[in-house]
Amino acid sequence: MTVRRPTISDLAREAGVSRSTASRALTGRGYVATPVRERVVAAADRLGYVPDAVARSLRVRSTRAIGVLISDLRNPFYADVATAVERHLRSRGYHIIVANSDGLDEEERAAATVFTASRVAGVIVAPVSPIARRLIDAGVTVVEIDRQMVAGACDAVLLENAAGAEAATAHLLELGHRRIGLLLGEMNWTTGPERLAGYRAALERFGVPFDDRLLQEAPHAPGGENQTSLLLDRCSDVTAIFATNNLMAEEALGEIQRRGLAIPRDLSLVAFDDISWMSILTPGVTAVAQPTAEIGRAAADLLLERLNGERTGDPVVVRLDPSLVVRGSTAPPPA
Amino acid sequence: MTVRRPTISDLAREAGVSRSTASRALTGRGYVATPVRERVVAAADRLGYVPDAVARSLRVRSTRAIGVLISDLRNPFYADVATAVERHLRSRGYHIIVANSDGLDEEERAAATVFTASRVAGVIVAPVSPIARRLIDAGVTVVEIDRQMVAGACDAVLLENAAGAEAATAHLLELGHRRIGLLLGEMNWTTGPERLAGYRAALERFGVPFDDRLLQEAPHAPGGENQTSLLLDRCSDVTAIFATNNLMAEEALGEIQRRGLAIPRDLSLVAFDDISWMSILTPGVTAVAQPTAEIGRAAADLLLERLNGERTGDPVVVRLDPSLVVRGSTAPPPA
DNA sequence: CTGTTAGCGCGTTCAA
DNA sequence: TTGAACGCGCTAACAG
Repeated sequence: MTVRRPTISDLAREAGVSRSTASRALTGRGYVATPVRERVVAAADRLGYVPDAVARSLRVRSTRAIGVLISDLRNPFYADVATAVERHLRSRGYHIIVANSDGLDEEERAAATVFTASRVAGVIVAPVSPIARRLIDAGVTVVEIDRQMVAGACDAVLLENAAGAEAATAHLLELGHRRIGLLLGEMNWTTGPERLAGYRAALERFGVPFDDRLLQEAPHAPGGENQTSLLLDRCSDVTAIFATNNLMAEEALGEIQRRGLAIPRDLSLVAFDDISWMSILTPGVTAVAQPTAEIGRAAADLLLERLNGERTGDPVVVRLDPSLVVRGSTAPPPA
Repeated sequence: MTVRRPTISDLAREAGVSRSTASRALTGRGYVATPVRERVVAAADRLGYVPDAVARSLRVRSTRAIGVLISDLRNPFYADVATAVERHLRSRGYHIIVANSDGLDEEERAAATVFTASRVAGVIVAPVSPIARRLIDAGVTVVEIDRQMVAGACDAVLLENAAGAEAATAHLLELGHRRIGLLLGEMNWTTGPERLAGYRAALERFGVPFDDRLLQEAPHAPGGENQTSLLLDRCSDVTAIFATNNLMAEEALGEIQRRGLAIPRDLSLVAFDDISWMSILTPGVTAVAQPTAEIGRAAADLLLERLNGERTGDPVVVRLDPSLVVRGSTAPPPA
């Protein structure tokens, strides 16, 4: 059951050298005669010796672990980003400790404590609170993704939310829509306003007045009513809906079906996040696609640059461009 | 930048006690006078002291980390399971190191090395190779989920695959289908045969002969052709398709649309895995729902029981029941 | 009940 | 080029 794993002492004995020589041979730091090195390496895989990362970390005072704190791992958008982060970090010799905050402040704090206790080298977080501040104060390098809660305090990878929302809205306006309902999500504390700004910018560009009755924000009371339903009840003249994330798009579709409305005949729909099911539906859902793999990669790169000291100084914000994928869910409004 | 984190020596000095007393006060092991304990605790959060998990692990010779090795984290089924695992383990004081194998043996081996080096307390794996064997040999406690590649060597949490497939097939047979195409996936090395067995069992129960031309297995050549297409080309009399995982269901839907076929009028469809989009589609997709949260919880429980020594001896296999969710994608075959 | 001592496994001085 | 000695931060024996 409890196997005693070989230590570097065992290895040294097996190779007939001292522990420090064995260490140098494997880490590649310091002088070691070539034949000696080969002898040590041979002994290592004969024994199946794997250096104890715990002891090594204690000695070196740093780990190869990166904390990844996600607000909703079940959401395909974040699952994609997290997967990209893992892949990229792994290729650079790091592993990730994943925590799901479920959008809760207290879970973020708990995760942050685990991260600092584990002495992670850095953290990548899709935050719902200014948790990065705590981490930074504890000496941890942080990169925020998707949302920015401590602007100016750490690097961040964000989407050009306004541009994406403007493109989506303009697309609807070009088709002739003038009454476009906007579904704003719950956790969109920074993305929400930006996407709203893009929506307004498009309206302005087309000379269409902004009507805040078309704006459906998340109900503050939890256990929430269906937002799409609230919107449609309030504004019966809506001809298109812009859902600012994939969860709201899902909800909107459900409500539209329940009401027996047809897309795009009765109502057009545009979504943020190009999730796989959006291309499966008939008609497909027109969507603002986020470059999830690039987001993950960029976040990992930003973090590693800091850790390696390749970049110091002021925080950097990388803004990635979304792209509008037009499908069948958008068409001219009913006459 | 580099903040020197307070150590237990700092804490001891601040509280005016020895290091070991401070340790006992925080860990709660061994005697400590109540007023002393309070003094230490007060000093701890005055200093923002967080015990160094690395040093602690080295001393205690065990960590609170669990390795979670998933074959495809982007697949909603696994994302759901992983999230459940994380939630459950976190509540018990563990954190998870996540690795995505992408279905590749070599990635599994790499992850296993990272896990053993990190001295994880245990591993939960959705395997594509007998990687559990290596881990067990290295003294790591392992639980296999979804698939079993080293049966008898470690605990496992599996689905009643045959029962699920039989229910789905029987549902189609009851509707009158007699020519039911079966799409078998790639990585279904253990789930595939079981699901096939369920399919055959249902046929037998209804007195319908088995025709292996209706069986479409994953093409061995990678870069593969569309399996649904191959099936439909080969058997033009197919009236229903049973896709044995959500990815194949997605592929099937795409092909069905490309061919201009209507569901369920021309073709019925049943899927394994009840992913969120299946209830969004019109018609909704009839699906065999897996209890993802229970799978994750059960795996975590099995692992923790072993780690805590609450259970020893022969490996246990937990078999969870799927449920058939009937939606609009299944109907009697065309006359 | 508390403090002193020892050592987990490793990498890194510093002499030889 | 190698080995001996030290200590990373912590907890478990053991005395007191």
